[in-house]
Amino acid sequence: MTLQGAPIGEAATRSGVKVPTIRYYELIGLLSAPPRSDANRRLYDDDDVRRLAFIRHARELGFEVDAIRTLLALQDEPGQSCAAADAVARNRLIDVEQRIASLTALKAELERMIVGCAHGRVAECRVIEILADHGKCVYAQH
Amino acid sequence: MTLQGAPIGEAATRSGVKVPTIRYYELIGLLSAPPRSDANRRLYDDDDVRRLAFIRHARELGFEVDAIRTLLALQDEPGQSCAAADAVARNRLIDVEQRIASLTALKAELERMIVGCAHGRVAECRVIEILADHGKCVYAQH
DNA sequence: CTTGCTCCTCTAGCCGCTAGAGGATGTAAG
DNA sequence: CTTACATCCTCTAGCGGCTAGAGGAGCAAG
Repeated sequence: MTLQGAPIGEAATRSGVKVPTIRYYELIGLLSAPPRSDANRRLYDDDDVRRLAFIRHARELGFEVDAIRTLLALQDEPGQSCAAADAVARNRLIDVEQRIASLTALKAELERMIVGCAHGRVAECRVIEILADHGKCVYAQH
Repeated sequence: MTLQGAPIGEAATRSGVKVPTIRYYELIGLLSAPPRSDANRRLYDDDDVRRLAFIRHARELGFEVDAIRTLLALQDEPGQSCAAADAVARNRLIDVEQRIASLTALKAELERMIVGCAHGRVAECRVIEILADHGKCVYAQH
């Protein structure tokens, strides 16, 4: 019997993770090294592809590689309590909420800058002026 | 007459930019190299400190170093039209708005995951399940 | 047999810093 | 005057999460 599995390019298109990124994930130990063909090519099975898609989805949702490591380890032990997965997701939610809050303050500041700009000379430009003097900011979170 | 100016540490505390970061800004040409004392130490004048504070504020507002380069160049020509500064700020605003939109979608997705989690076993964990299958996402922006 | 694609490994680069080694200088107290 | 300690200098390497490119081997089709 011959070894079977998809080559890395197919694993890439099926999972949506780029080829060099797959190799990178193997390098950092996020994905275990797959078997190789006799010509030394990586061979991925369906489970590998699923894992890659899982990783990609988690990355899209902004989870860090370390968090994904935890989630993947959990996924491999279906009998365990999912409290840990829950905690990871909750931490991510808190992070996202904080980012939204600070970006919203930023947005207001930028709008104020732009609206205040009379499109004249740099000397009286509101954008430059506010950047030069934090005291002119309304939202001090930054 | 002796050369005058503040040493880098004082420039750092006054501008709020850390010492190694100031040197880094000089390295990448964001801040021009200041004169040196006879013992080869950098000497910063008030204008340098103002420039550093400007840079810091712009970074806090999320402007990239290249955008700041543009803004600094503009600031040096007060007679010019401020249309360019306006454009830089508008681009930044668009970017911030896009980030807020995608983070808001993410937040909804994470909340849905967490609420759906019955705190049981990993096998029926909603968090893991959604991560494993993008099709279960409501918000497809990611 | 040749063309052109995929695959391999390895190294270096991206951004915006941050950390640390190893050494010279400055300042203040004993 | 010495000793201690802070501050400064340069240089190199590292962070996260990839991405790009060199240089070479293999594979499938015409």
